Amino acid sequence: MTTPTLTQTGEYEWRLDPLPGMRAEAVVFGGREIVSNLEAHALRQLANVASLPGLAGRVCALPDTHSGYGFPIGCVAAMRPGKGVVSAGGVGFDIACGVRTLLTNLSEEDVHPHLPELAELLFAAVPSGTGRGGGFGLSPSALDDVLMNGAAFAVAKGYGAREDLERIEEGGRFEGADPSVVSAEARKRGQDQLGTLGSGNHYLEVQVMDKVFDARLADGFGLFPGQVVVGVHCGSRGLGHQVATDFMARMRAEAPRHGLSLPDPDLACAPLASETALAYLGAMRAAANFALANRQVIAHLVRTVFGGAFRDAGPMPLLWDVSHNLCLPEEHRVGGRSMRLFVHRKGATRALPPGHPALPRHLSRFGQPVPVGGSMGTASYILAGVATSMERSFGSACHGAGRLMSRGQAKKRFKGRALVDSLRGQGVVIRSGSLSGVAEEAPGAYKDIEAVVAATQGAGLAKAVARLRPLACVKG
DNA sequence: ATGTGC
Repeated sequence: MTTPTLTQTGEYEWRLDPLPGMRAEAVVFGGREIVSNLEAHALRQLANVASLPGLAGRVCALPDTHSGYGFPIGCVAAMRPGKGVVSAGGVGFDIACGVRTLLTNLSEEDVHPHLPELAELLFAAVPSGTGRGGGFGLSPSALDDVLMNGAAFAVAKGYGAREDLERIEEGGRFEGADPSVVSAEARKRGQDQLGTLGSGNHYLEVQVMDKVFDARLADGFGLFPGQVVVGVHCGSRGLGHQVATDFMARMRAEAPRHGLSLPDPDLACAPLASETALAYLGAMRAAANFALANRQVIAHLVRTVFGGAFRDAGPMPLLWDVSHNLCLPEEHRVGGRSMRLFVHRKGATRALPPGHPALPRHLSRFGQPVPVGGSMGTASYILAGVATSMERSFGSACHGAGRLMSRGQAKKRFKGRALVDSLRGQGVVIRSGSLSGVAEEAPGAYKDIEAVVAATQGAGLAKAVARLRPLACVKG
């Protein structure tokens, strides 16, 4: 197989040299260091995405890109409604996996003496681990309510405040969810998982704001130096996983009937005009609402822990909640014309610029906050959307550090116990239910977040606002 | 990512 090659077109922008079958241009954003370490497989997958029918503009790989299922992770692909397709693998297994950041009134000195106990309290309050339920059990009709109403369901049940909803994409509720196309199996898996963290790279992290890059934006977002904040990274658990599994199989089985010959069966997709695409989008939005409700319930549990542990934690408002695995209809300008496109973002975060109509009024002057989760033990970032990202990446930015090696490789290379001890030496408390899980998430298994953010900013996809340093990380 | 997989 030919090794894909890149041609540099800007300081942080590279064009994939055309490979047979490609129908659209593919671009990679990244500095020299990131680009020289990219997996050939991820680039091959990017070329495969660029071979799909009905693409608008170019296909993008963000600086945190790496191999995924079908589509690489850290990928943006926009489809025209007429000829385009939707791909379940283009959204990924963890539908609407995402990050939210909660702001406290506390400073590092307030929490520092209590970090081990705090980590223990958070670990106890939020169920975590593979396959774990223990969230609140939902009756069939309550589950329908979750799937239709997302975070608004949780708020109506007393989990969090109404103000939270305007700090979540789409007001905390994705329109067009269709619970009737979510399989009984998916419902069964999700029934007991609302308010649970999961495993893998999902986490609850107590962080301190240790560096400001843009004082006006930081202030506008309610951030101050030395402030303690909490990051929550999780998704739609077994429910979303089952929706993805169900539709990947269905799309793969139906592909020949739709005249789709795919370079990789994992690219399984359906024409946007088909019944399968309609059903997938309805089920995907239902799973996305489950993810939003999940993060909302977890945020409530976190607030309860902080409220009990610290007198001055404050109401802990939400900075912003983003999903980084979705396919959503959005208006974009392509070739000088405005059109409605279905934008796949897999391991990619929407990053709306100042003045964008989808932003709530209080953020319109600043642009959308873009929480970027680092790997365990390394910094996270808050970025802000900028105008240039609309034409360059369909208004998208990186979602995290991005893996450098597979989970299997990481497990061979690193030992969980040694990592926990060494991070403790650096002042970071890790509380995890699984030491092998910690090894899979070793900081050394991920790219350098500083380089990823520098490339994201350098490429004009978002602007750095603040850096967050981890204090305590709770994982499944 | 995931009731984890050759």
